[in-house]
Amino acid sequence: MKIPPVKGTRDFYPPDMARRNWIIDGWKRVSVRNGFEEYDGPIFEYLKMFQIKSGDEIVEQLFSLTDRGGRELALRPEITPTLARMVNQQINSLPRPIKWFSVPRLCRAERPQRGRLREFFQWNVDIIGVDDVLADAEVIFCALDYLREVGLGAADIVVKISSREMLAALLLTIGIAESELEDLYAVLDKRSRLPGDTFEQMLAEKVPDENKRKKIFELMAVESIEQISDCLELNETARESVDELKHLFELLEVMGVADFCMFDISTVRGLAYYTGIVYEIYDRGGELRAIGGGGRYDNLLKQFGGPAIPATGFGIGDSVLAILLKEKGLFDKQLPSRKLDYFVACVDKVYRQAAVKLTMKLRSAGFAANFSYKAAKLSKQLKQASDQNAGRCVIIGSEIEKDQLIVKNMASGEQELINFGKFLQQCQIESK
RNA sequence: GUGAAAGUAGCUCAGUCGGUUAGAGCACUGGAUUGUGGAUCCAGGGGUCGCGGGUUCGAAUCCCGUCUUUCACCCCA
Repeated sequence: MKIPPVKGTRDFYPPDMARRNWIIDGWKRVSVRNGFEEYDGPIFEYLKMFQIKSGDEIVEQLFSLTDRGGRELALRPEITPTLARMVNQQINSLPRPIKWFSVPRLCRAERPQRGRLREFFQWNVDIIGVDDVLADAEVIFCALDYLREVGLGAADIVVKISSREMLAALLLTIGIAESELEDLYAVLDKRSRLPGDTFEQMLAEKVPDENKRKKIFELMAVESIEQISDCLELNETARESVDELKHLFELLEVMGVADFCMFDISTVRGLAYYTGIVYEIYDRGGELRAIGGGGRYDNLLKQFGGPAIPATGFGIGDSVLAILLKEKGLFDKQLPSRKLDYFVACVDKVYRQAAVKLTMKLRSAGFAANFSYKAAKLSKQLKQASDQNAGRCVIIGSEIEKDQLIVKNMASGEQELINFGKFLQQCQIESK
């Protein structure tokens, strides 16, 4: 009986695994050089933990289970709550600022589509304990540092940046009630994805007052931060958050990533917990869903029972990123292909034990080495050596009686007859 | 969760007004080459045509259901 893989999951055959590792290793390397430390938590948590922040409708979108002790658990759909929990637990002993990253495996019970799976990896980078917008700039830089390193330029991707705090202040100025903000965000967030008249219709349902609606339209048509003050009179909160955004763009300029970034007032993010700067990373072609996104969430730790500590961070998933890298032709050519240092072949079965013995010696010295399981023809064994991407092939034949063997460079095809003891000596030296 | 399209070998696909034993290329295995790989040529293995049911003398082909994938919604933590 054949059992298929579960809907929305992926099998990672060795070539897929090489790609996955290449992506994840890059995430980790860039995190570390940007001064972040790695953490991780359990793959399941109390269901309750995910409800605190997002409400009951979220329960339908996560995989939940009841354990034998009757505990209501859920497979983690994100790691930010775990981060908040972990930080709160040791909040008094952690030196600040806290700069942490993680590459969790996450599960969401969504309907799978291109770039959206039920199980995936997500790179999360967060700074906790810094309210300066410099921290927001730094995490955005970190994301771009990676994307730029794998070959995605400002012509390929864009970071659309806005501020929720600013948008809230502006909408309140227009006369929208505070209680209506969340609903309205959801509509505004869709603006760029919907045809104009559909958007107008949806907006009309939320904002029946025509004057207010007109103001919102004007506001959403704004293309630069400067234009905002032409459109509306700014109160103090609005002015502060406008200044903060301007400052953010100055910092991104200083960091050398300004050409990747643009102001986009309709970027809101779906999550309720964002409090200030928010951003999403897209492919410039606009073909794919968001590669990642993030923002400031200054109230979250408090909601999880800790003190009020500011925080900011982003997440980038592996599936959309992989699609984009593949489309841009940036994927396979960057994968490391060489796998084996040595393949040990023998020309006759009488030398097989010698081949096995030498292979083990090479392995113990730290080399990746294989031998043939069959006393096949030498041509077959050399083919195996090529198939396994061996750098060199050691050939054991009748020369071994004179304490000699052949070492063949698989790339150049050159080979030399070498004294066995000398070869071993060379390997010991190389392995240091 | 709603609506739509697709599913034939490991991969990319051909084959359908219903008609013998379902094909190709690539990949894989073996041989040509008894001590030298990547090329070439030859041969071989591999399919209950996604799965289940129905119509029919006869189904990969038509009908229904189901699963999976993809697209549009929903959602996007």
